[in-house]
Amino acid sequence: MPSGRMRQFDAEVALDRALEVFWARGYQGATLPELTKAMGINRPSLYAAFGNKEQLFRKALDRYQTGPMSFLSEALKEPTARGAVETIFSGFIRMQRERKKARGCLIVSGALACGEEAETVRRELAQLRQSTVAVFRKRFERAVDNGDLPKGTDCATLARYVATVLGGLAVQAASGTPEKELRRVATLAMRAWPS
Amino acid sequence: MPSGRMRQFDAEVALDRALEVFWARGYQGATLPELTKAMGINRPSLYAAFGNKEQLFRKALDRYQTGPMSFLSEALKEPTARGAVETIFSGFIRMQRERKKARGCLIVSGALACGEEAETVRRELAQLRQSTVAVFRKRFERAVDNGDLPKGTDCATLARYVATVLGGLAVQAASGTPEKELRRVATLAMRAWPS
DNA sequence: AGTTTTGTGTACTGATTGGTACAATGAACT
DNA sequence: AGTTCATTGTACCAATCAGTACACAAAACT
Repeated sequence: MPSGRMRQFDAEVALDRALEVFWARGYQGATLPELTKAMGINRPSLYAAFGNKEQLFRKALDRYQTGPMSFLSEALKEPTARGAVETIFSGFIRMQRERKKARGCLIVSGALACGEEAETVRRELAQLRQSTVAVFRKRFERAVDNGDLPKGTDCATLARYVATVLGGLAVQAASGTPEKELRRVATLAMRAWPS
Repeated sequence: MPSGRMRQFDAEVALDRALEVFWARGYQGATLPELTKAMGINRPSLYAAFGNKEQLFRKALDRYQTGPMSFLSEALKEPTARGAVETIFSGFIRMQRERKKARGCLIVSGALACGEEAETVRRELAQLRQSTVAVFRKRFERAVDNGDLPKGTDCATLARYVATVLGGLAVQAASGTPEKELRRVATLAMRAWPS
């Protein structure tokens, strides 16, 4: 349909490469030379296809959520709240396995503390983390209604706790903690689960 | 004793200001103009007194550990391991109260993901986080010897779990989660404690 | 074949980065 | 008073940052 020269690269593959760079370097730490080199394209192609650095980051973030992090929304469909959380923890830990450099979580380490230039990205990621807590809470409230969780369960705090452990696992993974230890921590963390 | 013009500023006060900037911005996100403005000095004074940006960060990190984070080594002196961990959690949460912009933990958000230039700092902080886990583990092993913790307690995993919750609390605090919710999470996290 | 339209590659822009040269300042010493 | 010497402020440095102008290349149209 469109006339003119066609794109010489696969935009989705290039986006995956960009995601890998942002994941390892964070938003601010990822430079355009490193991005374009990893993506196998040059700068004008990047700007033509993705807008600018911030828009590229947002697209990589979307791809992160629908790709590597897709286990999360899947896990929430588990029949029990406890099973959902166990699947979330194990899914996150399993996600670390195949990665070599980009360990941790993009939503946590993408822009936790950064310069003024990246403030909007930082706020966006913080809000995303908060909205994840809200998603957990709703799932747990549904579980209370179903009798899956005890009546009187503090769903807000439980959701916040799960998000806290998840964030802590992200920090641990970024610190080089081996997968086996992460699994043990996740198991121990489940001991706080309401009975 | 030394002749020549004396320093026109208090180096400790200036270091506290620098710490505040690194805390809020991270190592890479803190720029020299922002640092010098906050410290109330100009660039050559900074370099004369502290070396360079990386050395300034290390000195700020030392001050962070002996200042705002001093509650940690104090808490480890608590008679029981459980009391120590409870004091660590509440101490960390209380530390967030007085801060407005620099929320979270410098050791977590100082350089979680960053550019090549900050790689040495990132590795240093990662190692510091790991050594904190080792400190916890030793404290718990001592508690097992004392009969304070049950025999057969997996001290390594328990230590890793405490560090994970602490890191998660740092992420939550950096995301703007209010103090009251952090306290509830810490209380819930203690339900995983071995009985 | 020739025109149009889009992507590509090189080379550039202004702004900002961390780091310094150098002259002026001022306190302690003889 | 005059000498000494570390600190101070201004102005600068090379390198790097994100972003772009422009000529060239190639695919779809008449």
